[in-house]
Amino acid sequence: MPELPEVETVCRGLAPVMVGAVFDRVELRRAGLRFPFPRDFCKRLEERRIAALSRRAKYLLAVLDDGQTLAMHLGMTGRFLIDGPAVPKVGVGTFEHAAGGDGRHDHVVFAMSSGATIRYNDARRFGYMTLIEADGIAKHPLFRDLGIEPLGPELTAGFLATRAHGRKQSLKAFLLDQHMLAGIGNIYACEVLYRAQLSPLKAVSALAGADGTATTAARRLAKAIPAVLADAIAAGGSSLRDYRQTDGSLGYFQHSFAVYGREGQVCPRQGCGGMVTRMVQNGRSTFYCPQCQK
DNA sequence: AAGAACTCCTGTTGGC
DNA sequence: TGCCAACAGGAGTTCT
Repeated sequence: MPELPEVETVCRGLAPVMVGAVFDRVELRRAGLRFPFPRDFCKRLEERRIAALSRRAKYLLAVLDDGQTLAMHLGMTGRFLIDGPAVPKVGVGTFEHAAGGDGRHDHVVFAMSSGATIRYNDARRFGYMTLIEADGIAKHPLFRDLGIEPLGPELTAGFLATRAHGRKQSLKAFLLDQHMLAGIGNIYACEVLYRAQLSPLKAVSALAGADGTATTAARRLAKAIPAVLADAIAAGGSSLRDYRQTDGSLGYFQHSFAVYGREGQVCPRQGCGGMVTRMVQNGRSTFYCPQCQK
């Protein structure tokens, strides 16, 4: 489901038809998604030009020419479909006419001056969109308490050790806490722990020594997190079941998970010979190899 | 106050 | 073949 790498891929896919373009017309097909749309949502967007499109955690951020920011979250099943002529080829995938779907879950439609029509489709409606006034992001409730970017320079073994201090939760729960690191979801939490050869059940206290300094485990984790995410972005983002790239085509990473969704299969680590196991942690599936993840 | 449980939603899947 | 419960999980809210 869309986690940081998928959102990054969507961002790159939307940029060619959104950046520099004007919202000619915005249509809402329902009053809200997970949350109600802000008052005058369409009116505040129409005739505004998109100055920049970026990603923060799992959010897409479109900065408008009047300083407002359109923040979009894909939730579980959110996706953007691009219709229209002259959609350029960008990055991975071929951006073709996306006539897919019966339109039943198309909740928001952007008609752009670039000639593209962008539909936001979200069957489960866990996604949301909101408008934030100029310079309002830092203190906005959705962004105020977000953790650091896992691909940024702030992610170090020392950071992990510091944030682990005084906590009792498992490594899996720690990775999923958006107040620590922002952007990792259930799938990549599993993959990161596998790469780092750390058990999802291990307590976060293992990241810091008695003197509070980073341990070997913290260094392995700090290395595995950006490595796994960067690999996924390079592969064009993962796609499971209902997830599609912005062009409507499937992503490429869905078969390259080492442990996620591989219950009962042999651990892919050379010479391990263990079996991938599924368990439930905090109500979510965790896949790991008990043999090599300690 | 940390951390776990609950909740929203609907398409898909598996068991009988 | 059909029916239905279980499952998927991001993240805010509520509970312990």
